[in-house]
Amino acid sequence: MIKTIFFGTPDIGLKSLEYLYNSEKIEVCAVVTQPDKPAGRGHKLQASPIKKFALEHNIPVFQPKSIRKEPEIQEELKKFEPDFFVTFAFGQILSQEVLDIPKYETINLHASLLPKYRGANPIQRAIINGDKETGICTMITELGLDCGDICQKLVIPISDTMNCEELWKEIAQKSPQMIEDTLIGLKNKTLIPVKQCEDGLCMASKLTKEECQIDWSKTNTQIHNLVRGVCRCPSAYFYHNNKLIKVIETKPIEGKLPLGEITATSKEGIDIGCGEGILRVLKVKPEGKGEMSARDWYNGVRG
RNA sequence: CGCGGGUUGGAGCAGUCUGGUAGCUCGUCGGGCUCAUAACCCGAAGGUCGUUGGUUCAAAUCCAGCACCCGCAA
Repeated sequence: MIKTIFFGTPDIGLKSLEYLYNSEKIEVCAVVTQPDKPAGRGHKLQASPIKKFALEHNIPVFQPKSIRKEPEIQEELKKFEPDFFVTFAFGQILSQEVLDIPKYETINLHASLLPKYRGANPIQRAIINGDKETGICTMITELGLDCGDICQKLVIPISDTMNCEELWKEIAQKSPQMIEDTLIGLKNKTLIPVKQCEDGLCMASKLTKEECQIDWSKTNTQIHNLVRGVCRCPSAYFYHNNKLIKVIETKPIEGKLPLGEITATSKEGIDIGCGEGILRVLKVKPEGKGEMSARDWYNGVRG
């Protein structure tokens, strides 16, 4: 059995935790996740998905505000005598003291083809930039941001219609096996990590709300990529009569229409003129409302 | 006790402030026109206005409670 401690917070890592937990070769001794935070409407305190899973399966949970600054928790983790730490979207920066705890290494899973898109939002960035492929990597965690040696790499193609939700799901689903393989490979020394080449190095900066507002002077493809890249989290949007309208699904089509002007010329959706081409909006979510077809929404506003 | 919007025929909305005939854009069904259409014309069906109680001669509309949905912020 390989003794591991899992560091993670959002649900993208949930399948991986579950897989490792059920694996016969891996033992998950403990879980480290972000503290419960007031979230959602009404500011109710909420546990992370990772914490919920751990509680349901009686895995010890630690919730440091900052693991670097809490030697007490570091001491607790040492007591498990872990072979590896596994981090997957944990949300805190580790320190050398923490990295020194496990007998072998700390490994991290990053959702891009490193060294491309180191940093915060690699999945969304790949789609926003119109990439045809992205992937996942396991790597040795070092102090710098996603700069450690690569253990394993898997390429995932991105289709023209794929949105970040679908890609997110696929990544969540393909990660567990890779993490297990990496742990076993490292332990048996059959897997030798390789240094990241510096070619194509780039950072994935955090998504801001401003860049999610649709600028109709861009090309229809650029806007389409933005829409599917940030679909439902946090979603691309525009304003109509001072109301925020989130755009959920679009399709670029040929043609020419006045910039930003809405026309209803198809049953499929509403067409809006862009700097180049037309963007057919299929599905929207207006402020205060649920998701609906663009036609339905337009029927309401022009009525 | 974070701030705010919403619930009205099958869909999306207006009407609520200022109480008094159920409206708009669609969809559906029937008929017509057109080589044709995302078109146009004629007609029809379809609503206990979220729920409970209160005020009133009279409530979708005013007041109070409850349920459910959602946006912002974090």
